[in-house]
Amino acid sequence: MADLDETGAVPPADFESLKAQVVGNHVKLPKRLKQAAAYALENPDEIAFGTAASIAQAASVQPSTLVRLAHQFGYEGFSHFQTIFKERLRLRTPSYEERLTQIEKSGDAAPEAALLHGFFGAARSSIVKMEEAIREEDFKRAIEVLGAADTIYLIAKRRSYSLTAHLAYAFSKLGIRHQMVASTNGVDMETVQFARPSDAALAISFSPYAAESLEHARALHAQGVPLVSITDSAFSPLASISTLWFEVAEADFAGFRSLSASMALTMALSVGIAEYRRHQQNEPE
Amino acid sequence: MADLDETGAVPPADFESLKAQVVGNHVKLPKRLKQAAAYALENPDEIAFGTAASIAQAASVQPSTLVRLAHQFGYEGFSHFQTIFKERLRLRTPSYEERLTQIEKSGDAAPEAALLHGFFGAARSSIVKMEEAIREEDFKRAIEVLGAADTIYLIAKRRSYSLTAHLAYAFSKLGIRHQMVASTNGVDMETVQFARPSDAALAISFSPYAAESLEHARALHAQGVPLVSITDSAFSPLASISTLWFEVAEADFAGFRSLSASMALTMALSVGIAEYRRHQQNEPE
DNA sequence: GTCAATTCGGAATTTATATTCCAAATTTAT
DNA sequence: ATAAATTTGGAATATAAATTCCGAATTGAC
Repeated sequence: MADLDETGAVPPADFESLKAQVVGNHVKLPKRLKQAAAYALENPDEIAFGTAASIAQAASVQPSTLVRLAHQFGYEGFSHFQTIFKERLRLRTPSYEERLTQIEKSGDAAPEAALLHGFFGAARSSIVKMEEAIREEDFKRAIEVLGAADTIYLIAKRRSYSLTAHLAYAFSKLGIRHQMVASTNGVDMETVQFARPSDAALAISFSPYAAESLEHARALHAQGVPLVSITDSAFSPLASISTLWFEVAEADFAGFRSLSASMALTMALSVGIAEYRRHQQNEPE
Repeated sequence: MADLDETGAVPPADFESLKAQVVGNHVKLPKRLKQAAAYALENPDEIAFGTAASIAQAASVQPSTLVRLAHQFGYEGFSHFQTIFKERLRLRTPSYEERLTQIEKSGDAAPEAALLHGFFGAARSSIVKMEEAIREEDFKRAIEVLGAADTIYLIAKRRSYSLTAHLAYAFSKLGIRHQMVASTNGVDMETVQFARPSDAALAISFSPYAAESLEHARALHAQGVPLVSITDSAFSPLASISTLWFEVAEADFAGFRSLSASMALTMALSVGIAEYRRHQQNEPE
């Protein structure tokens, strides 16, 4: 009995509060437990990646001591304790699958809430991940390529269409000449024919890549039109024909991809292009 | 025999070389293996932290496929493959927050970078704020109102149009009957006339509220059609005529509003409605 | 110094996870 | 169109890891 639920209280939900509890409150711990706790706070990465056995050895304690330590703080076991350390590294909040199953387990009190937080979580993590992954040089070059264009052709179908719609709105506001390749009357291919190398194109396409988008992008490529793409993987057929491409790893939830990160990127691009042109006008080389 | 040591060569020792090998050499992989590889490159964190089973589910493949993928690259098994992804996270010590402040400090060196991080920051804060502000009951009620509707009318112009476009896409995918009120030929008012109290409407409008959106919303309200709105303040003319409304405080950057939070909300709503209907069918009261 | 309470180590057990294998399905070659 | 080769899904198995349990050691109280 002595080992279980020492505190009764809820366990710290993140690394920082765990650390605070150890450092601050001077929770009285016996020798080995203190030793293990000290090791954990000093080597959080080890806890995140190691196994109970490997960590135990590194900290010179027994695996069972680690389990006891976890219990001491109110966690269900070592594995539960360990997730706190994993979440710390994974910049996103608890993975959606885990969170979802947790909610499902904890008695479907509010399935709506799960949806809500699922989608917000996915959006948040997409944005954080993308901000980390994007290379500033790429962004700068994209602005140069698109900024120098006479007319910017916008290619997107289906899921990505709304992004293009938003881009078109921003472009209009910013006075950037553009042409959507998304008509409902099937004249897109003809529209594309008008493009010249002095123009540029921006294509957006995600995983089940819409066949038409590809066709249009290929046609433009064949005509020597510079192409900037936003897509979701190096396997995308867009990648190989693009002058430059951005990889957007949108998290999905319930099978629906967030578009939040792509939205932020397209907005940044459009304002970037406007800025670029403003500068070119003021200081024409 | 076929499964083992496909390449014979030594496996990539770190994430970058693995990625290079996949992207560059065009290693020809069969469908499922390619699918798994794409998932791995897009969600490296998941690989690092997940289990074969959880990753397999997220990537829509079998656990055995992951083992095969690992073999394909010359690794001993999935676990070996996984360590590459773990190492990648281990090496990348600086936390997200730290990195951001670094960027801010070394600021104004690249004005493009400022744009980029500005928009991403705005998106991020919008999402966090909204997730905090939203009331779960409201969300639930919105789903009930819209879920019970015969046809859902979607009203949005200008800035918000792209959101509606995305909603329309999602609704189509989910088999939810809807009608966009956004035609380019000026028959919107007539479209709205067809709405009945057994339908419902979803209106989205932000600060310089588009006059047409308001007209349409008022007409629907007058006809007794329940109205759910997404808008940006209690002073919005939409608020007073809505059955229910959400306040979305989108942060703006350089005068352009992020739509990330609204995007997340609309996606959550659409899937919520689909779920609601699925339940109603199974358990008709 | 003795006894009771607590803590600890380590083996035994349970649980989770990776891996293998085979039949079915798909693709490719003829 | 048919056969051979490859790929795949999923159950069965093997492996590894976490957890429990109990006797031994340590600590603290009197």
